[in-house]
Amino acid sequence: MNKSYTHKRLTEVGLKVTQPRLAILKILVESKEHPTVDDVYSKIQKSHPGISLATVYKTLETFTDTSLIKKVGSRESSIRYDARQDSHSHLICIKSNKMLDFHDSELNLLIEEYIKKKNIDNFEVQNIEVNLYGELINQKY
Amino acid sequence: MNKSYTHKRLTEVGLKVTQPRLAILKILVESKEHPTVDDVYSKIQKSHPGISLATVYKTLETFTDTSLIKKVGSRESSIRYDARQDSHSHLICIKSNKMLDFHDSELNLLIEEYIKKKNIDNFEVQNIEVNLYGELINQKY
DNA sequence: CTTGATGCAAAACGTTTGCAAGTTT
DNA sequence: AAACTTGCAAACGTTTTGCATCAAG
Repeated sequence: MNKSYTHKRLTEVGLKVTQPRLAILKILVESKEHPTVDDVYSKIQKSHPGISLATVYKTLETFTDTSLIKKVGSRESSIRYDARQDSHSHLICIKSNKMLDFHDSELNLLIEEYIKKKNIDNFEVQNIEVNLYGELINQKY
Repeated sequence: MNKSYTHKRLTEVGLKVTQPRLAILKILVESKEHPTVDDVYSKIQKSHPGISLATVYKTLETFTDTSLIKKVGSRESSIRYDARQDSHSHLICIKSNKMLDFHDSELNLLIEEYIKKKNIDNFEVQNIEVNLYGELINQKY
């Protein structure tokens, strides 16, 4: 039997495999931007019109609790999610509010090593997030 | 006449100097954490009970527009504000949700130079934000 | 006096919750 | 069959808005 990646991930973390969960996780895994709850809900409506907004909220919460996804920091009022497991930075366009991944292992290492060297008092760093705010050039909004 | 720092800052950016603005800006300038709207409102109530929540919202918006303060990225749903002008990082405690400044010019330089060297295509970096998520040690919650 | 800021209450928006019905294991 | 997930609608918390009143330049 041909199990999808999303199916595997759900069983791995001990969650029941349901249509809503498969669909929502698929969107997150495939997304290069960092969808808000509403982004996910809108996309879901096209392929799975039955799934409710409450389910999207609950599912994203469950996924975060089981570390399938992470919440990412944002200057807007709505939370954004990310299914990538490796640490990486973000390019955030202050004009369009788009948030793109910026994978650069050299930068990650640079910061990680620096932080390790510093050995900050009273704080145990678990996760580093670098956000580069600025403007996307040659974009149509 | 003895003009306060907050008074000066307001006139510098061309805003009328009012009691609510002076009080709100003072709180932001003196705060080491990164208050949410509600944090600011609660503090204001003690010294200036008349000021309304709507005024706090409007004032923080105005301050952001005039660059007196900045919004900072956060994984929670409420936005946080910061009056510091120099670039700096944040230590964010995932247990208590506290967000503390982490001033380290060496780290800022390190990242700034790296980014400059990289010359990212299609993106003009204006502002760098480093968030270190982890746990405050020896804290009572 | 003119312009802009404030307070109030209502509206809009985003998120959470309880529970009955439906699915997965 | 037991345990968990979903959808609905209501509740909740946060942010925005319009307008009449008030304060600053």
